[in-house]
Amino acid sequence: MDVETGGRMRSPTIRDVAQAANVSTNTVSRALNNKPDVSPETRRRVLAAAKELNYSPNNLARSLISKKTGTLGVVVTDNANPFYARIIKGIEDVGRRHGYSIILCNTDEDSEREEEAIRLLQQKRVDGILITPVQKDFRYLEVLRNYQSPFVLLNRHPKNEMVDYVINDNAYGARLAIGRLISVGRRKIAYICGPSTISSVQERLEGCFAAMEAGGLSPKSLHVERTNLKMEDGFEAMQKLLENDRPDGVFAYSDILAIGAMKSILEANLRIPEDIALIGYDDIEFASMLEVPLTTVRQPRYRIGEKAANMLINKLNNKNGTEVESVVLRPELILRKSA
Amino acid sequence: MDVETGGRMRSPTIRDVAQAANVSTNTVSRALNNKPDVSPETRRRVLAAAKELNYSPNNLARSLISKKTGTLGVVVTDNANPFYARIIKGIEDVGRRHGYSIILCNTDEDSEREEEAIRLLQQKRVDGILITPVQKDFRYLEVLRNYQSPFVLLNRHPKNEMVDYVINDNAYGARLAIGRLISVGRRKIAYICGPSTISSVQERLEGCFAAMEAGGLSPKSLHVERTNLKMEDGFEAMQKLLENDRPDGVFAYSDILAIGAMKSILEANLRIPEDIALIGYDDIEFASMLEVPLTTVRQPRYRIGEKAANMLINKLNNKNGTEVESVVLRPELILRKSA
DNA sequence: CTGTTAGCGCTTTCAC
DNA sequence: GTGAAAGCGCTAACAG
Repeated sequence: MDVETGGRMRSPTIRDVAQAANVSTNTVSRALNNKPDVSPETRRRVLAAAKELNYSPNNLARSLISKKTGTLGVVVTDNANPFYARIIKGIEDVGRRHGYSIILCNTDEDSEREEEAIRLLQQKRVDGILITPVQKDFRYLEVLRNYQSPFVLLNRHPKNEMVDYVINDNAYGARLAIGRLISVGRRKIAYICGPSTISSVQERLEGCFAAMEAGGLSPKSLHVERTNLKMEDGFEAMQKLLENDRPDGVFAYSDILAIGAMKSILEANLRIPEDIALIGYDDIEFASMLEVPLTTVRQPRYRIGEKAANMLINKLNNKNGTEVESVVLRPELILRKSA
Repeated sequence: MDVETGGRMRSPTIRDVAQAANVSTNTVSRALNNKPDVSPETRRRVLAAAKELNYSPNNLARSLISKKTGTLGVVVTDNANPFYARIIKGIEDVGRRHGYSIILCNTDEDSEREEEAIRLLQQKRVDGILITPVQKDFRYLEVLRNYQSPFVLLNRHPKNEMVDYVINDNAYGARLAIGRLISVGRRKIAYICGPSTISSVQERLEGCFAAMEAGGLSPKSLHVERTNLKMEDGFEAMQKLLENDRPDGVFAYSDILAIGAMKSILEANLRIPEDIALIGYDDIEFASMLEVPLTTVRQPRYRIGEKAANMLINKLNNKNGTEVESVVLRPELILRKSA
C-alpha cells in the first residue's frame, strides 16, 4: 500500500510507521528488527501499523549503514549453457539459505563484458563475487583485487596466483577419457578443445598427453583441434578432422562440443562408436538421452556451485581467517554407448 | 584501492576524492556524472583523483536518492530448466543493454518461496519484476500489486485479471500437436500434463479438446494424465499409461516431460513413433539430438525473455502510459522423428 | 523502555 | 563555476 502526500504516491517509510504507531522511528526500527528493549505493547502497535501501511523496509538504506547488501555477484559465460545453469542453481540454493540473493551476469567469453560486470557488481556493492573468468587476459584479476570484497573462481583459475577457486581435476578427467579411448583400441586420437588461455582446456590437454604416454602412444600423435566453445564449433572442428586424417577416437573438451561433433559424425554416415569413439566432458542432463548416449567425464556441477558459494559465504563471515582455499573435485567417467 | 583511516581499511568515498582533488563533494559528483558547470581543469583533477584512489561510486547511496536501482527481479521456477535458462538469457541481454542487471530467484514451483522472493525483491527495491507465477494460489498477485513497481508475467497468467504478460498461444500450439497426431492416424491419444491450476496447462488442454473435435474424435476420449513437471514425472506418467489402455499417440506438456515419457516407452521396448507417436512442447536445444529426435511445438524462448524485458523497461520509462499489455506469441510445430 | 541526534554516501537545491 | 546545507531511509549511540 502506498502513502499519499499531496497527491504523489510513495512507498511508506519508517517514519510513516512511526507516526501511525505514535512512536519514534528508532522504536519502529527496533521493534521490526526484533531487538530487545521494546515493550510488548509497543511492538504490537508497531507491527500492526507496519502491516496496515504495508510497509516494506528499504534495504538500500539498511545496506548503506551495515555495508552489507546480502547479494552475491555471479559471473558466468552463459547462464543458458546447461553446465553453468546447474552451477548457478547450486549457488542460488546455498545463497538463499544463508540470506543472499544473486545478481547474474553473462560474459559470452568476452573480456570487456567481464570487466564491466565486475565493475557493476562493485558499484552495487555485492558482498562477494563468484566468477568463471574468461581468461583471454588477466584484467579481471586486477579488477577483482582492487575490489575489497572476497571472490571465488569457478572452473578456471590462473596459474601461480593465490586465489580461492573451485575446480574439478581436469588432468585426471582427461586421463580417464583418453585411457578409455585407448582401452577400446583407438590409436588415432583427437582432442577438440577451446582456446589455450583457458586453464581447464590446458589442464585437460596435459592429462591427455599423460594418458597417451601411459597407454604407449606418442603424445605427439594426439591431434589437438582448437576451436571455440559453442556447439557449432564442435561441429566444424569435427568436419575438419573428418576431412584430413580421420581419427578413430575423439575426446571433446565439453559435452556441448561433443554434441556438435556427434552431429557431424552422424551426418557423414559414420557410426559411433564403431568408426569413431566419442567422449565428452561435464555430463550435462541430456548426455544420456542423445541419439548416441554419450560416454563422458562427469563433473559434479551442482556441487561446484554449492561448494563455491559456501566458501564465499564463509569468507564473508570471516571464518578461516584470510587463508586461501582451493578445492579440486574429482570427476568420474560415465560409460555409455559412444565409447 | 582502499583508503586507510586509523588502521581500518574502507573503500574510498566521494569525500576522499574531494579531498584529494581539493574541491567539494558536490563538485566531484558533478564532474563524475558529466554534468555541465564544471571547468575542464577541475574535471580533470577530479577524474585523476578518482582514478588514483580507485574510486567506485556507491550505487546504494545513489539509488536511495534516485529511487532507481537499475535492477530487475527475475523469478522463475528453475533457472536450470533449459526452457527458463534461455528466457533468462533474453532478459539478461535486453536488461544489460538498457543498464539493468538482474537478480535471479528460483521458486521450484513453491508458492511460499515465490512470496518470499517477491518480498525480498521489494525490499531490495528492484525497479520491476519479471515472473513466472507458480499459480498454486493467487497470493503472488496480491503481493505484486501491493508493490508499487511494475511487473510482467512470463508464460503463465491469471484469467480475467488486468496484468501485463507475455505468453505463447497455448491453445494453438496444442492444436498443432494433436492435429499432427491425428493426421498420422492416431486415435487413442493422451495428454501428459501438470497441475490444472497452471494456466498454460489448461490452455493447452482446451486446445487438445478443440483439435480432437476438429479431427472427428470425441474430446472425452482424450486421456488426461496429470502429474508434476519434472522429467521423472513424465517417466512415471507414461508408465501408468502403458499399464492401462496404452495410447498410440502422446502429447506432453513440455519437452522435459516428453523426454521422461520417451525413456519410459523405449525401456518398455516399444517403438517411437511406430507404436507410440510422441510430441513435446518448447523445443529446447536438445530436442533435436535425442535418441528419437523429438517432434515438438516450438516456443520462441529467447524472444519471450526479450519481449517481456522490453515491455517492463518501457513501463519503467512510462511509455504507453498505464495501459495494460498482453503479448501472445505464435508457436510452431517442428516435425522430427517422434511423430 | 523510549526519544533525540548523528551519519552511512551520495545528489540536489540554492547561495555566492 | 563552486561550495554549503539538506535529506534520501535507515540504524547506532547515547540520553533520559
